[in-house]
Amino acid sequence: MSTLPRHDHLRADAQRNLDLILAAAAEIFAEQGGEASVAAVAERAGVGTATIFRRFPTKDDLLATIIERRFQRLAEDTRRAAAIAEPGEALRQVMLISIASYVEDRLIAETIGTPLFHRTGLHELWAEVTSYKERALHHAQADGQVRPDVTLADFSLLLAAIGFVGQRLDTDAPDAWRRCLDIVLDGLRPEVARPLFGAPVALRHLAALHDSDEAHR
Amino acid sequence: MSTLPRHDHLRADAQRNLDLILAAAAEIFAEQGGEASVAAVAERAGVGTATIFRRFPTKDDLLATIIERRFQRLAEDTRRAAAIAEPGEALRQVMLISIASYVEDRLIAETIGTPLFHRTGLHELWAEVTSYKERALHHAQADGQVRPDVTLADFSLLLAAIGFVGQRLDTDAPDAWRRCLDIVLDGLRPEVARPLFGAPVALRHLAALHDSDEAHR
Amino acid sequence: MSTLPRHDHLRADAQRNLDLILAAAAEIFAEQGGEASVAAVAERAGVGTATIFRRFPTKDDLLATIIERRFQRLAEDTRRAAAIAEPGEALRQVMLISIASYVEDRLIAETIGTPLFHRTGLHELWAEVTSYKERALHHAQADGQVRPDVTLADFSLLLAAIGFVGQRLDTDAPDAWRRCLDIVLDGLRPEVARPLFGAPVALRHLAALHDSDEAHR
Amino acid sequence: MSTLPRHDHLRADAQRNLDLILAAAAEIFAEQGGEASVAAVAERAGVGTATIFRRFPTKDDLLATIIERRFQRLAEDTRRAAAIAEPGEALRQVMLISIASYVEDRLIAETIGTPLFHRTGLHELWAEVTSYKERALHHAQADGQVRPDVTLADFSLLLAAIGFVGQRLDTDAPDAWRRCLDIVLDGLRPEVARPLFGAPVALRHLAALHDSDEAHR
DNA sequence: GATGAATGAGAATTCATTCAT
DNA sequence: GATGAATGAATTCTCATTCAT
Repeated sequence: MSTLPRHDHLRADAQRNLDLILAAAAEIFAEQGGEASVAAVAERAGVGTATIFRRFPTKDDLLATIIERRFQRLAEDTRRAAAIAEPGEALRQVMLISIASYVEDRLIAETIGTPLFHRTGLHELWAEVTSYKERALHHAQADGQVRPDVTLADFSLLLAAIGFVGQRLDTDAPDAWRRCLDIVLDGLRPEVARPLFGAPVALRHLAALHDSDEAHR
Repeated sequence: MSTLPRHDHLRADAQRNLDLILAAAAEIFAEQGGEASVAAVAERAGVGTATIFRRFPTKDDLLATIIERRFQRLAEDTRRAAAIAEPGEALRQVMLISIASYVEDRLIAETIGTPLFHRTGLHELWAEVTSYKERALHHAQADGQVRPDVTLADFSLLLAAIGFVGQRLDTDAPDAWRRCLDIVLDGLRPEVARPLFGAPVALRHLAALHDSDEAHR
Repeated sequence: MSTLPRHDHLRADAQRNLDLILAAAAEIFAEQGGEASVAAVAERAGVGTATIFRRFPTKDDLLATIIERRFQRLAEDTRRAAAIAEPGEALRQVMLISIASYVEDRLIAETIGTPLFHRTGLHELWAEVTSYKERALHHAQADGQVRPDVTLADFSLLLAAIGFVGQRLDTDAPDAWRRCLDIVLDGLRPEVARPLFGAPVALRHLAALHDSDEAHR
Repeated sequence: MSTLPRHDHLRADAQRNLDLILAAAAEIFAEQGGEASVAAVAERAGVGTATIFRRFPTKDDLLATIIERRFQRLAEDTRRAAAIAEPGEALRQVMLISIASYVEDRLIAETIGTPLFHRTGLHELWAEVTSYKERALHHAQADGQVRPDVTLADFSLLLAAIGFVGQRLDTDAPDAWRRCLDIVLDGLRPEVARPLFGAPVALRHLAALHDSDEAHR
């Protein structure tokens, strides 16, 4: 499942360089998105570009690795949130974590659904994340805190929606999205439910949700 | 107000080519966003790149023209929707039109707030659009159909949010966002209103909403 | 000798256009030099570029024609000055006219000696101009007003030298070159003559004097 | 003061390439002036254009570096010449060096006074050169070898004038300008001085002397 | 005959990727 | 193993020249 290079005995300095690269890449891509240049990553890591390409034959390989690590953290965080006993609180935490992942990291929003996303094992991690969301949603619905006609797809879409605008406003109005979230939360309550448009959307379509902003080379 | 080149009597073939260019550019930029190459536009239009640069001295000029035309249509559509007598219906139509503009055109979401946006007359057209949104929102609030604590900024953010995910899903699940809209509409109803997070956001921050994904030209 | 297109019966409007083109080209090239674009000439003339290329198959042909006409005027002016009876005054006038031709027209200084210069009949006109200079110089020498060791080549070089700096300073210090001229005039007087460096230079080398500033396409 | 990239330990091959680039650029720009293409420099250096852009982010950076090195040499040479004890000989040497700098390098004549000139430290170096010229001129005047009505501006102009024609004739009649210089030197002698035209020119106008032939970058 | 339009070649620059030390 | 260096492909833009109306 992992694309991380695992030369089992990486020399100590090599391992240190790899760590530097991963840290730098995570920062740069989170800040600037996937169009950031490899040179920028190299500079922040304090290594040469060739060192990066030794570990990651392709820029996309580097991107995939970064994303994968991010997803692992996201999966773990989401799992923990979904395990909260009180269904409403679990739901709320899951939502906050999901939205925050978009807000804090441009790469996440850009990558899911791209060729990159499908070429690596990312969608399996994504499926895992989704399963935790599902659990939280269903518990809340079973508990009567969320209207039953809302599907997992609807739920995920709403999170992405709020995450996207949150990301765009992160520097100028960092908390603006929280008011949107509150409105959406009110809209999820069963007391007000009016019938929803059309038929439920298949979850598999949601991969496209995160198509990169540009054609992927 | 228009940046469109208006050599009042453009030769028939030239006018045809200009139309081809505008159509191709609108399509390409709508699909791929503003980073699409001029060459891509030229190819789809069936002309050489130099032909485009004859009409539009700069790529930004082309982008500005495309955007401006799109905004004019948007402003007109929104005006008409906001003029509908029944406040709830007016609001619904305004929302649909606004979201659709994001869904159908990547360039719109990318451009607002960028230097391009400020260099041309775009922000005036945008202010016009915003004023129609405001009218629709306030009428609906005065009529008791929308909770009073929702501001124009909240409202605009929600539209952008739904628009963003709608755009991403446009090819794979074209109507998926409509269910999100319904949920949000329910969240806007006064009878469910729970207090919103923090203080209202100033509208001017929303410019950043649409900041381009790359370093601003 | 002339490269001017001589369709013997040019329609009245065509002749008018040709005149407009010649006038505009003379202005533009005098101001901006030979790198000025054909489009710039067309615009100032109020005609289309194709109209220019109908008369002048090549930009170089246009340049040659402009230069030729300028040289004709220069030849006539120099002839008249050289005909002045008093040798010192004749010399002075010839010098002023020669220098002024450089100062007022960037094209002149740029063109002589280039492939362009040799491809057309320009060097014959130039020879004519030179012959008038020669007459003025020799008269002044015969009259004892100019040292006898100064050759026609030396004399021409000095004029070009002062002309070049005059041109560069034309806008910022329009008369600065006149002080240089006075110093040179003093240097030409016989009473101060000390022996000159090396052997006299062959006149034919002076064509190179005016090599264009850029490689000629 | 230097714009030369000084990665203190440039790898041997890189240093060799950098030297090749600098040498090629100095040659090409000296021969063809600043409009020469980077590709032409790259070809002569035997490297790709991108290699040049790695060291010099901008063509102007390359130009500035080349010019600066040339100016440093010029300043040193002029300083040395101005330090010669015998005032007449010092003056003569200063003049020869100044003129030779124009003759050998088109870039020098083109650059002074342009934005490039002001953006880099060039004008300070130029001011230094000018101060040496001034010293040589004033010594010669104090010693009675040069007429007192000649200003530093006049002097500089004469050098530029001879330098310009010398440059044009460099290949065809390499020493022709020396005879001009001798005539000018005679014109500078006090014994023959007749009053000069108009008022002295301010030195600052002379910047324009060297304005590039094309629209300033 | 005249014109605006179209184009192809070239220029500066950037960047992922490969190579030599 | 690591690195800085080299490069080729792509991008925006310009301009002399040819073409279609």
